[in-house]
Amino acid sequence: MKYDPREIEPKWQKKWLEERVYEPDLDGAKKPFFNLMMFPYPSAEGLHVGNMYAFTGSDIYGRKKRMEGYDVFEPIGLDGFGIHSENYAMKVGTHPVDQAKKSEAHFYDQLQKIGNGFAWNERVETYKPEYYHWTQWLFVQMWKHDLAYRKRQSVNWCPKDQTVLSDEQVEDGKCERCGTVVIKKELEQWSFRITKYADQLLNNLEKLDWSEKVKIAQKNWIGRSEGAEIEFKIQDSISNIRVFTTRPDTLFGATYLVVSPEHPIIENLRSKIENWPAVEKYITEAKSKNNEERSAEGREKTGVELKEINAINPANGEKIPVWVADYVLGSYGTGAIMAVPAHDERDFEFAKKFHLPIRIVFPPIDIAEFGNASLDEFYKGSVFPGLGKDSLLVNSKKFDGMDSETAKKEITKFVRGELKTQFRLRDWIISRQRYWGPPIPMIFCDACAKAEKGEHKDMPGWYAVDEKDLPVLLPYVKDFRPTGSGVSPLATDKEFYEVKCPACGATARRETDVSDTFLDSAWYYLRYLDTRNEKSALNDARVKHWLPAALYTGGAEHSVLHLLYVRFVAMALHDWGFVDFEEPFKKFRAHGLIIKDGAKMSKSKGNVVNPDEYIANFGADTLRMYLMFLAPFEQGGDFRDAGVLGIERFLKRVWQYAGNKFSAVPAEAGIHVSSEKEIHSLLHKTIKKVTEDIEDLHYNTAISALMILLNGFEEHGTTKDDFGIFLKLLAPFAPHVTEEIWRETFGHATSIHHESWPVHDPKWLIADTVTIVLQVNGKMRGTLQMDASVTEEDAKAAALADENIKRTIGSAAPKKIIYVDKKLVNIVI
RNA sequence: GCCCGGGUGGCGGAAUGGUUUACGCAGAGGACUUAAAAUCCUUGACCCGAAAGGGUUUGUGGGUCCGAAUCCCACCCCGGGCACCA
Repeated sequence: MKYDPREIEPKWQKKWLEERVYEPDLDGAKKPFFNLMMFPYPSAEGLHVGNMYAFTGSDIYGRKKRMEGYDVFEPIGLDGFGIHSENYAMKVGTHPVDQAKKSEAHFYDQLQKIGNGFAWNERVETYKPEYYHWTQWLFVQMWKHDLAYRKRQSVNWCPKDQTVLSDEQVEDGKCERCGTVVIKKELEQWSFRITKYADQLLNNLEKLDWSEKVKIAQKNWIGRSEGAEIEFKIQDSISNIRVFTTRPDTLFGATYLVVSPEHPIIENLRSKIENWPAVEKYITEAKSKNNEERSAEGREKTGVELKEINAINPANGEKIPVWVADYVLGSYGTGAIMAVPAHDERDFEFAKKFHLPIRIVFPPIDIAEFGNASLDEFYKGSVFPGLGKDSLLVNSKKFDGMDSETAKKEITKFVRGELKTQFRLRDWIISRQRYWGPPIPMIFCDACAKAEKGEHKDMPGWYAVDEKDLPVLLPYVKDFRPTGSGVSPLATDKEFYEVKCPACGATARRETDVSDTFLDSAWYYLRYLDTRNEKSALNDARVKHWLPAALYTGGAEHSVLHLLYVRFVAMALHDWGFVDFEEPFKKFRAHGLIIKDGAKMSKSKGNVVNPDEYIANFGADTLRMYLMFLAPFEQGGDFRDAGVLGIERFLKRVWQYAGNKFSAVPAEAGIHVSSEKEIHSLLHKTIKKVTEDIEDLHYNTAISALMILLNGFEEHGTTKDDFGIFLKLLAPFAPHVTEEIWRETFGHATSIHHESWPVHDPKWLIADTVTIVLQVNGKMRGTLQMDASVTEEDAKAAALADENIKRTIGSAAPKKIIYVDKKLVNIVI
């Protein structure tokens, strides 16, 4: 019989569903193992081979855990809300509501075919009211706990997608989705106070077993800096300017201040600024500049002095000028800095351009390199003095001679500054001016606003939709295209937005923006545990039982998007008492990227691989194994058609071997084994290797070990029992063909995927003989087979007696002989 | 610029202080076949050599060590992340 995956794969997929092979008992599971993978956006033409790569890698791990006796829960769903899906619907000219149905059917059909052990009964689709009901509930909780707020602010706006974006969705000044250059807009938006958790998000990282690069990316994104806030008085004014600095020890070197164009002090001092028109012109221009324009200028420093405004350096009472420049960001720290041009490269550049004084307070140790130049000449040069390592303070009065660390504390204390920690992380802007998302469940009443009434004193007029009135259904709006006017298409549907004020009964208005897709995916894993629950977002008992998830797998591109948001939401839920963990995923592993012809797959390059045709031609088992054999799972690899053949041959050989050797022979007869010791030793080595490699996600080497074992079987023969062990080891990789052989050829009644995982017997790993490597001066000159009980003396003697060694050494007397137990003899002459 | 990965045969990769190139792909030779495909067997870094064997080789240069792809220093190249964050 021929190996025909087209026949056996659908057969077992159907049977697994009927027999509920992959449905754990969510309430009674004894050893729960939540094997979670990032669910796909069903936005494009279909499942991508990159998705399949990710899912297969996760599934193999889950299948092994199942065989090790865990109750593995491996759910799947669709992250179907959001701009991805909406843009796709626009492109193909379908309404997102209708497109969602099509995409859903197509995706689930494809996902069915890849042969993962999904718990198909517990699916989640983020665009269904029974799901987004609870996304809205989550928003209401954020509001109730003062983590959601509405504020007018400068935001990132994508002119193509016509919506606001969060900071995390802007990459290199461009929209993360479409690559359009993002511009700044002043808009009133809903945000979540993720910054409240900045410390916790950072500190918890240490305890997490996550891919290191993801942890580093999050750490950089959160961007914690220790420093101090120091107040500078303005001469002849009651105003002052607070600056944030990480180097308060260089305060005596501060020769001017710089404020950002957004800084309120500029407006406050307007009447005193002698050159106001020039200043006004500068700040207007600076505010309108987008990132691209800024980088096009090559970051050449620009700025204008606030003439007639002087600040007083609190350390030495010096009068120093104040400038406005856009190299200081309004959104970070206090929006103002003290400039220490001798020791900060940006300040140095600026000072040189505008001829501002430069004063060294930490002399470079290697000042000798610059000859005997006076400090004056030294800093007139183009070489930035930098910060002399371990150098001691000068020009700092009573602090002269102090080291940096001590001076930070002492000088801060001296000027009554405040030690402070700053974060780069900013709040998560959650509202989107698009159609395809969960409506934000808030109502605004104008009458209440005027009367200063509402649920939150800082946001009069705003009320959350009562929880019993959720979900706020997304209406079917015919023209769902973004309006571009800063409001969502929902704002055109009067029936939707016109409501009665929950407090005073006056005519009020619903919020018409929808929430960011990343909110949908920030809690989906919780919903998997009770997808049909109509009473509550989560099932407490199951949450306790199954979470935090044992393993989460997904792409590293979500390092600072999804993976940060999902942690934040878990921390909030924890603080509100809904879950008992702060971190939702104990272990996270980022898989590599599948590329094609050395380039990322993309439609524009025309190098996207669709898994369907490969599954149709070779079968899912072959494609699964091929993808896993390419390279280590965490590395990714280049997809090349030719390589698929190697795996196809391997599986055919497995099929042939099983059929030829075992189908006709009675079970108890076994078959002839020509070299029992050798083949058993190989078998148990393989069990050990495959077990360890799967644990490390080194699927490529596990597969290679299985190939070596099959080669051994073909050469030496094996027994039916031992071949059964091989099948079990292969089962996570090729679930269909192993099931077919296990049940049809071998006649077992139950699934191989519920068999127990093989355990190696150490007695077979003890070798009778060892190979001793012979070296002369570290160069290999031969090998010797010796009994495993060989002693150092025997090995050395045998080495010296070796013909080749004798010839190499000649008449020279060995100076030294290195012996590594049962491994190597190195003769030094 | 800063922070992470990485650089090994014709190719994907294996080896993290002790036999470089496991496993697979492609190649070459052979068997089977009227023929082809499929399958199987042999071979397989490079140079010298008939062979035994010797020499060279893990991006480049240096170092540590009896011994380095592996550890250390400097540099080059590729991929990814951050980027005027004070």
